[in-house]
Amino acid sequence: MKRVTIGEIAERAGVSTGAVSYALNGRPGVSEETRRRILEIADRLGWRPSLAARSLSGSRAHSVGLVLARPADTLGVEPFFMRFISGLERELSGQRTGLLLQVVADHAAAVEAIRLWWAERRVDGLVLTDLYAQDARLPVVAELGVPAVLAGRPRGDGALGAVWADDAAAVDSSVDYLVALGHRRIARVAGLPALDHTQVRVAAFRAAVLRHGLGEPRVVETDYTPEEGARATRALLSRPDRPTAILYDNDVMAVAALNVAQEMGVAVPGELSVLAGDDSQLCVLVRPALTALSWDIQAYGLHTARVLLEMVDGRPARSHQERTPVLTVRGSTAAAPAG
Amino acid sequence: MKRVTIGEIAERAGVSTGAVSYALNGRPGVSEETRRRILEIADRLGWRPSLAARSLSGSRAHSVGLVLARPADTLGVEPFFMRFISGLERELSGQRTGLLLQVVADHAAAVEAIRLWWAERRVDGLVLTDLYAQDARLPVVAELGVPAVLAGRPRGDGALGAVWADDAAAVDSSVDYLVALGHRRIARVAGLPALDHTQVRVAAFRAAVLRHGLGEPRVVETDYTPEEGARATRALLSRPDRPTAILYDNDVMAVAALNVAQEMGVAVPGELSVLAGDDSQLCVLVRPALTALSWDIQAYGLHTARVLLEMVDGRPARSHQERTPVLTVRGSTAAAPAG
DNA sequence: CTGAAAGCGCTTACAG
DNA sequence: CTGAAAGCGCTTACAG
Repeated sequence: MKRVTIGEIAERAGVSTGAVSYALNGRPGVSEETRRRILEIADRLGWRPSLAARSLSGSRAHSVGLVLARPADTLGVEPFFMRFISGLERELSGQRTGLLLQVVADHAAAVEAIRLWWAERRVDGLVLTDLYAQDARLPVVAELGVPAVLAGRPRGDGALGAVWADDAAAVDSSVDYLVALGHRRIARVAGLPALDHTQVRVAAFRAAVLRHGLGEPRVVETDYTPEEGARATRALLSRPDRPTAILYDNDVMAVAALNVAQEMGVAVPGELSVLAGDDSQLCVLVRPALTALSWDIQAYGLHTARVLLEMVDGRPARSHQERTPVLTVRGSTAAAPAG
Repeated sequence: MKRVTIGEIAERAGVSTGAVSYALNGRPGVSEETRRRILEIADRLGWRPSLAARSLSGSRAHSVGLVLARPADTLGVEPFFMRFISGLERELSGQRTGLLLQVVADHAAAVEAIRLWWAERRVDGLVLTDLYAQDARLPVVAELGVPAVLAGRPRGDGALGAVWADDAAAVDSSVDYLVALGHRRIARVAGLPALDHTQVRVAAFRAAVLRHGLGEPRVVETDYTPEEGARATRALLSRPDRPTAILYDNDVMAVAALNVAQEMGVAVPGELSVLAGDDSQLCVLVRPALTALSWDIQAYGLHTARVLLEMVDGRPARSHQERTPVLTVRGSTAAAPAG
């Protein structure tokens, strides 16, 4: 189980280890012929660089980190993350970069994990998800100077990369669609109010409702769990002027809403139209299937990794906008009930 | 942004770097007093070991790897993995060990990832999930000598750790429960036939059906997706002697079955009892809520990590058995219909 | 108990 | 184009 080292390759090739290093890394400093010879020997011996040695001298960890700050239970049932992660990895593994994952309960723990990773130089950069409007991780990332990319809207002075979609436009199109179907009492069950994108979407919702002259916008805030989604739905449906359509900030709450409506004897979509937040497999798993905002979460992850790797490489931070989510209409939405 | 090194600490403490290393690692070789002085200086300077340097000399990567060999879509909607991962990390982060994650499409790609990780010494060990009865990863792991723990039944010569639950007993108890409710036509919608635990459960199911004298056991195999779960359900319910109860190998298929039953006008649980495989949040998200086999997946992950870390530490591989999954009865099961 | 030194496996100026 | 050497930041025998 002895490792093959460049020393061994150098010996066999009759050159110095420096030459081997140059050859292996495709840098100038060796003739084409010796390069070819060295590569062949390395290949024959099954040589692989020692990550540790490489990191120590090259000062690069060849890994990036993703800290997920959520309780395990809400993570599990939320299909977003696995799709996002596999998008990240599509890009990372092509670049021989590892993905270090940590799941923690809150941002305080996330900050600690970030500090430790960076102090140990375990990662070259970070992916930040679930951004808060006031986010404790951002000042820390700035202080440390870690390359990082936001899975969310651009922020600050442009030192951080950002990959995002136009949530406001997506919400707009949802409201437009419902209004076109004749709905005038439209409510929104929002996600965690601390999240930046929750705020963006709520603001867009309010603006759209006012623009259409639908009266005072009704928004209920939740923590994204099915329990709160159900409670919010129950509250909305209990009022005499109950909404004829509700927009949910994720899929899990929309599914929960379906049950509440059924229990309360409110027909979907006959008396109530339901719109889900992301278009995960959950939406087609239930009846009626859920109309939802669709977007390519794998691509989202892939682009996020790409922007991060560029930064790690020393190129400037970019902001990349994904295609705006588009409504996929299914059975949970229909024309507003008469009257 | 200069790193604090043990050289700096040694200088300030007036000792050699060797002494600093001993002190920092809690090994003998320094007096209590100098140790305390060194620790204090390290703390004041905010010293953190360089992972790369440590790995290079200590020959340990301080990371373990998890390769998930599944298409991204089926991963996303399957709540198992995130819960398992957060269990792993509960243990790993306590031991300052990173979790490297890779998502690939099949076992061939998984084997490649494993070889590369090990050749680069990026990981100290591996967690293997979704074990096939014939698993291409096992001979490779044996060949390389990578410490690895199976999230599944023990195998081979005991060189690998294993953490598992008694699936057969769990299936037994499910069948017993249904028989006690008067069911005599019970079918099973199984997961991927190549998976070891699928085979175990199917065998247990057949045995239980025969033991109760319920005739020829009916089993339909699937790939775990909601689509195949729906198709299997449709096939089973289309027969004149349709089952009055069906056991599903995961939650997603059980949810899909609910829709099929509804579309076919088969009442759940009045005419059909539905049992789900794992007890994830999905089960309480639908109506009727799903009776399911409950077990603590986070604990499963935690124990898996623990066994692996022991092996990385040089201790012998262990096999650890989780508590047997227990049936959580909800609205989707009831007494068999009369007649 | 302590110090000086070699070594882990690479990368990278620096001379030839 | 090529070689010899220093250095990355630790750990660990090996002498004193």
